[in-house]
Amino acid sequence: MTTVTIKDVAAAAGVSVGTASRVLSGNPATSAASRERVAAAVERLDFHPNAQARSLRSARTHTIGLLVSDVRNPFFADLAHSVEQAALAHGYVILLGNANEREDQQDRYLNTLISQRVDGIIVAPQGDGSGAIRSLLNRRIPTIFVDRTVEGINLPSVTTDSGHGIRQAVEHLAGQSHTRIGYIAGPQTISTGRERFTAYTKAVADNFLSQDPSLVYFGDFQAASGSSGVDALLRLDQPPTAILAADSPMAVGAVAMLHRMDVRIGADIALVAFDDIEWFALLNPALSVISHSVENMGRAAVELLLQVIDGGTPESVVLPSELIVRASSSTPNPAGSVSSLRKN
Amino acid sequence: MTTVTIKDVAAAAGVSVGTASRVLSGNPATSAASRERVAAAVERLDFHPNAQARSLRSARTHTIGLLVSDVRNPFFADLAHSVEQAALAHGYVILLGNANEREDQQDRYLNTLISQRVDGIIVAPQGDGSGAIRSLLNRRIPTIFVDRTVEGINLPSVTTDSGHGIRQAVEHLAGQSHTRIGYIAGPQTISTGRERFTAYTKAVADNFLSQDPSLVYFGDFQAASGSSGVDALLRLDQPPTAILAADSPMAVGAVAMLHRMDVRIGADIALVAFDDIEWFALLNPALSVISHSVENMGRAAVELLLQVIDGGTPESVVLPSELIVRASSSTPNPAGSVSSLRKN
DNA sequence: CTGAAAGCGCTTACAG
DNA sequence: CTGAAAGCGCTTACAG
Repeated sequence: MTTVTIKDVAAAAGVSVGTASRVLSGNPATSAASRERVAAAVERLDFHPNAQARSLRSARTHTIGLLVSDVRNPFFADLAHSVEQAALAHGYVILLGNANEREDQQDRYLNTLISQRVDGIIVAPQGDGSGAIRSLLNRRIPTIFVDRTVEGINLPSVTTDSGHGIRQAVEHLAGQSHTRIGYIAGPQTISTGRERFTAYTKAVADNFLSQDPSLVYFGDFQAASGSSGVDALLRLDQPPTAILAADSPMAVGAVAMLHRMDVRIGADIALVAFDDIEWFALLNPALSVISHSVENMGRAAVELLLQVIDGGTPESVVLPSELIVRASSSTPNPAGSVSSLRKN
Repeated sequence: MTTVTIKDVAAAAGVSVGTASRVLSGNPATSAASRERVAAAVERLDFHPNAQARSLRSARTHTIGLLVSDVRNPFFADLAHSVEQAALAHGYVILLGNANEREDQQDRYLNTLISQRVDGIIVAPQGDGSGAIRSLLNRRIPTIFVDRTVEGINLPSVTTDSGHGIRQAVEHLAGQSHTRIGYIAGPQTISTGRERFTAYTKAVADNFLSQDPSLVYFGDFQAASGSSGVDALLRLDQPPTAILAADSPMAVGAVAMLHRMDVRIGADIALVAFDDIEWFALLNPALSVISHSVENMGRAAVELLLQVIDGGTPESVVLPSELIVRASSSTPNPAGSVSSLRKN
């Protein structure tokens, strides 16, 4: 690697290192002549300032750490994209880490991000806050939670009011005369898992639907558990006539398993997914979803974090969720469909 | 932000900064006593070494830049994931940049990555190599291309032999008595766009199928152009009976438009997509695809880059592609289906 | 407006 | 095995 430093630039421009530095950082205390000569030297030498050295002095890296739970989950891929775009607009670069829904990988990345001296961190957290998240708090590193929160840790956050969408979904299904709504829940160690499950439980009770506990299958927010969930629910003596999946990967797993079992979505069983993934609308029948704006979530997260970095103490943001009804749940529950479901 | 430095650790441990540093970096020239006391101090003070300062001295950041073309394209999300996992296994962290299929954003990120002094860069390139990619070469920064290459720039690369899969797809469709195969091409400014188009052209000729140039629609690898492509192809006086899309986002757009036009995939028209995205198998009918292993691509990319970083000059890797036939293309072309396609 | 110099937090020969 | 010191590439008061 050939290395061009500010010293080379200064020499080529015939000015001191200090002057070169001032020109580079846009300090007004520079003459037009110096500005010109330094600019020319930068151009000619193809100089790229060393960000490490720069931030070592100025304590700002213009770098934001983003820790998502699972990059391959389209929701988080979209979130990464929107956070990145918002950050870019403010002159920040994103360092992306992927926890893979595992606390140990989260801790590893968090420690790396601390060592990289990012100016702040946006995290969709795993676990109970006993690990590296403690270090973030101890060091008072500007941090905000996105999508999820950790109980007992008081940081600004951008989350979705998922309860509203879940309630709408249950009411919608009740309106189609479904009385046994299966629920593929997220892990109860994660705030969104808990919140959505609580909303389901309450909505089912409020609508006088079956509260049979075997209608709930606890998954882990990943695709495979959506498949197992469908399998378990459809083996019940009284299987549900509708299923609600608490996130999109589990919905994908559910769809795959229903196909494998030859159960027709929208006819034999109704299906609703949390998270609005582009191609859910392209399935045949199209999938009803509980939608929330990942665009707004990313933008709000960056804005909140920048406020914290600037020493502010912003209020948390809660974004709405909304049911979008499509064909997968718009056929009323046909009488007798329950017993006609084949079990293999 | 509270800051703990190696000086604090040294003081707390009662050793010099040099000794503390040696313990931290695993230098064997340390006594068991020092190791213990330093470790205890690190623990007690929750010390995280400043990666900036460290790399300023040692010229290694243990950081790899990854520039993908479009994070929201599941192919690149999967690639990011596999590169990340492979890098993690070698003690490297990934700095992810997203070009959004735009050369100016690519240049911006590339300059940032250079300034961050990443140890190497893995890039799925945009453009003709006139921009920031030049700086990479000038500075001899270890760089490899992944998925795509740039003509005239001789860097190690990991690519897919997409020709093989395309040929298989065309032969497969020819075997179903399709004679007019529409092709939604990628941009001819991108190597994969060119390679796949060339393979289509040759396969069509070799199989004595229609070489009508209006059967080719030039898209931009993004979803919207897949929709326009379907629209344009189906408006032809003699529309194709099968369509091949050169990447997955365009295939998504194609599926969406076919739904909108009420053209039944697998019955009215056959459809095959390049890239094997998990949920393509979940569509109804399931989508035939040309599959290539993003897992292997990511791993090979990291391995190649590490060799370059270590001063080696590795051979480029070309991975295979393979047709996977599913329901979207397995009904033979029904006689007369051409004219029965409605045009709106 | 400019130059000389200190210092950010580390690592690493150099002596001992 | 250890300490003192130089230096990585910048920025930023401090004089002038």
